[in-house]
Parts: sequence; C-alpha cells; structure tokens
Amino acid sequence: MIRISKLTDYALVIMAYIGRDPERLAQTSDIALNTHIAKPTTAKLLKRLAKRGLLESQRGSTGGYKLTKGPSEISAIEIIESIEGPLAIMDCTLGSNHCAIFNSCTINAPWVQINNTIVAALQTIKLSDLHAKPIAVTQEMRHD
Amino acid sequence: MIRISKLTDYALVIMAYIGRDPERLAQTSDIALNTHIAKPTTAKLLKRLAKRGLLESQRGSTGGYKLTKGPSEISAIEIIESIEGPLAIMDCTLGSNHCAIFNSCTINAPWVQINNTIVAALQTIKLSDLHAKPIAVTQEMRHD
DNA sequence: AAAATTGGTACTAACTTAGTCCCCAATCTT
DNA sequence: AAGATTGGGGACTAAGTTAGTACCAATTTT
Repeated sequence: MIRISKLTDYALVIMAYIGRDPERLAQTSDIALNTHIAKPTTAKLLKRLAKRGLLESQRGSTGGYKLTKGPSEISAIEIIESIEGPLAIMDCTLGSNHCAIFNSCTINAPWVQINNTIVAALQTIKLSDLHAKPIAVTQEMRHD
Repeated sequence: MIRISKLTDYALVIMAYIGRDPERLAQTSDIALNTHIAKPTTAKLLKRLAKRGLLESQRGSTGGYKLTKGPSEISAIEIIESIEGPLAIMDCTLGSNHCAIFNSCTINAPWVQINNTIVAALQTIKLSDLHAKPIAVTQEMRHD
C-alpha cells in the first residue's frame, strides 16, 4: 500500500498538539493524555522527533518538549521523513542497488519525478495548517 | 513507508512486457521467463490483472493474455490500484471509520487533496512510457 | 538525597506481504 | 474422444515489517 504508517500519523498528531502552544514545555504524560495515544508510544515518538531536531527537549523534573521552529516553518514532509526515513515510493527511487530485479528490469518509469511531486505536495502542508480542529475531549482518561 | 509493494512493482514490469507486443497472446511461462519473476508469482499477478479488466485472457493450449486497451490508454495508477486497491496515504482518506483515533483526532490536514495530487501524477504515466529500456537477457533461465 | 522527567535500547506480539501449491475449468491438438 | 496445455480460484506457509511495551541510565529540580 502507498500509505503513511500509524506511528507517523501519531507523530503528526503529537506535533500538531505541541504546536498549539509553541512556547510551552509539554510533557509526555500531558501529550499522551490529550492526544489519546498510549504513553509508551508517545514517548517513543517524542524521542525520535527530538533526535531528528524537530523538537528540543529538557530533562529533569520540569522537563518536556517544545518545537525548535515555528509551526509555520515545519512541513508535513519533515515529520513524515523523521519517522519513516526518506520518502521513496519505489526501491529504485533510493538509488541503484535497492531493487531485487534491477539487472533484468525492463521498465523505465519516471519514479524519481513522481517521488518529487509527492514530496513537493507534502512540503506545502505546514504544521500551522494542522491544528484547525478543536480538541474533542480533555482530561478524561486515566493516567496509566 | 510510503511505498509501492513488490508485487505491484512486478505487475508494472509484467504489463510493460505484454505491452511491447499488444496483439500477441503472451503466456505465463513466457512472461515469467523474460521478466525474471517467479512463475507462480507471475501467474498470481496475471490473474488479478485479468480479473480487474486490464488484461483479457484466453484458456486452452494456445491461451494467454493480452491488453484490453492500447498501451497509451493504460496509466500506472490503474495497474497500481488493481493490485493494491484504492490509493490512500492515510486511513481517513478512505472515509470516516477507518481511523483508530478518529474521535479524538485533533488535526485537520488536507490529506484528500494530497492524495488526489499523487493520483493525478500517476495518471500521467502511461504504459507506453514504460518500455523504453531494452530487455537485458532473454532465454537464459531454466524452465522450472 | 529524592522525585520527576527524558534518552536509549531491547524485546515481544501482531499484522501484512510474498511466495508457493493444489485442484478445477476451459480449450486446443491429435 | 482422449490427452495435453493453459488459465481460474482459493488455501496455505513463511518471512518481513510494524506496533507496542518495558527496562534502565542520564539529567534536572526541589
């Protein structure tokens, strides 16, 4: 399938949530609570986003995460690629030796061009475009 | 990953091969031999392509497959969707109740629009664009 | 020093995909 | 009419990927 994975979807939700209040240091528990994503999963994704430089973190008892750039400066493709790696609809888009039947392959398709089109489309979506919907429910779930 | 599956990749190679000689009735063994795709896999894909109407089949000892339309009338998206189903980068692109956190989702992204952009890009690629590369090796493999 | 928080890694389970095989139906050749 | 060849359909197995969890180390505040 040509599909964005669940984890990446979650990452977008998490980033959108943090982006609502860019100056605040949001903690894992708070983010998990309000996005309704399981806490371990939330923590895992936050670590990855921080490692890739999309979030800056602070340790310690009053620690948390915040954006490194403004919500209008972060595009969907950055978030997607920070979780999934480079976007490549076909193996051969990545380079020569990723395709199993490379030597015998008889097709000559403009995959690279198509790939670029998709990337470009995803670049136009900024984090600031993603938080239009109000949060449905807050502070109702248990703290596990 | 946002990626076209191997089987779909094979399907494109197979269609491109058949499209080289649109009037000829190509047989599974011949296709498998020249595309270097395992015969059972080739057969499986040919059945699906025929079922979706991209190929017409003839049974019997001189049977085989051929295109139902000209190579310039078949686009990459048709082949992709005939193997993978409707292209949907996010679950919510398919409709309301495909997303696990639908009720609590706080993002409002133009996924449908992005999806349409990708589909449009893949529609511009016709089967006739795919067979530019010469066949590397013919008639060298064993017949298993 | 204690409590709270992030950082990193390893591990398990579930799901999806890839690939194979078998038997049936249809058609052609002899 | 019989036999050979080909496609049709489905079931099954194995492998790989993804999702999710848990644990312990490092850091900071109080």
